[in-house]
Amino acid sequence: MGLFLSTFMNKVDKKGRVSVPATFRATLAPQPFQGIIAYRSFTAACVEGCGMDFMERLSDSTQDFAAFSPEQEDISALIFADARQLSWDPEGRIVLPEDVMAHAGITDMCAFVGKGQTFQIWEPETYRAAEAEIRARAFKNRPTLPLKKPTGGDGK
Amino acid sequence: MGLFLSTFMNKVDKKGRVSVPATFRATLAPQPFQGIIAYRSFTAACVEGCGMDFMERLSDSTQDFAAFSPEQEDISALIFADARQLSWDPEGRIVLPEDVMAHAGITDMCAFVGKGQTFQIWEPETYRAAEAEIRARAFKNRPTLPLKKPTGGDGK
DNA sequence: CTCGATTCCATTGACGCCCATGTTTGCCCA
DNA sequence: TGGGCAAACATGGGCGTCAATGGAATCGAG
Repeated sequence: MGLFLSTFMNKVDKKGRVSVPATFRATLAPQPFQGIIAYRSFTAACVEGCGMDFMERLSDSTQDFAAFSPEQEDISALIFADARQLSWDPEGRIVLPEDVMAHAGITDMCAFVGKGQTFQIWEPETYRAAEAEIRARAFKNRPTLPLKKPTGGDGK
Repeated sequence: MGLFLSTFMNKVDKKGRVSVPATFRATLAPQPFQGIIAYRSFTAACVEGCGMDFMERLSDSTQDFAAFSPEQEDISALIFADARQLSWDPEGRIVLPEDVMAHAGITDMCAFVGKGQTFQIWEPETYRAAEAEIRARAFKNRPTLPLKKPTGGDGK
């Protein structure tokens, strides 16, 4: 499955349009909905982005009572309520809604930050600060990453 | 599965291009993405390199809520955000981004250092120093490697 | 008819592709 | 066993294509 990797800085024009990075579009290409799903993060000053498949997985998970606590149900409900479907134009640009830009403090530039299965959209300077903080903390604690074994069906 | 072994010194031309060692390319050949994933190490002045399969393993592992602590989530998020997909050209060369070269202090030469499942890219002189230090420490401590039994049904 | 939103077209600049060259390695044959 | 030939790899440079961006044109709703 395709992943969202790396960070891209793109310009927001005066119409509110911004190009979705070509590699992000490529990972979303197999999906029926040609665009992104965006909702305001409740933990950070940024916008969460993902594909429709992720929303469906979230929906499926909600059915799983054992795995989802009441708090998690609340959260997923908030996500569904706030999620917008932003389809891109023929050039691969989306239009960021007013309140979304306001929530992230985005004005004329924004950063698309890959998070693996999902991504985030930040105001560049805000992201720089947030990243520096995490990086400093990570450098101090030096956690190790427990990796799963490779999934059997490797190559083609 | 293929491993990254040995160390190779290659030249970086004025366009920032450098040949990925042929044996490394051979190791990655079975994968769909024809290139490497590179991200800046947070513990050393070097660049970490791996294949897309390694990123997918990381992504899979992240889904495992029980196994991942918040610190580990931070780390993996940083890796995803910093990871660059560097596909190689028909001659097997990649282009090293500016900030990546800066982080490792690379100018006109770089060393590809095999690490088994992954590899690293260093500025040659920096690596020489780091290696000498590790070698000295290993000589002093005389660590032993506990080996697993061969996994029975592996080979394709 | 006017305003807003979406699509179309043009520009620029980075990136990927092609070809050429030197050098090393491995192979074949005398 | 030595020489020479050929394939593979590392390297340089030029050119075409695509992505990002800006602005104009077109479509639709109020």
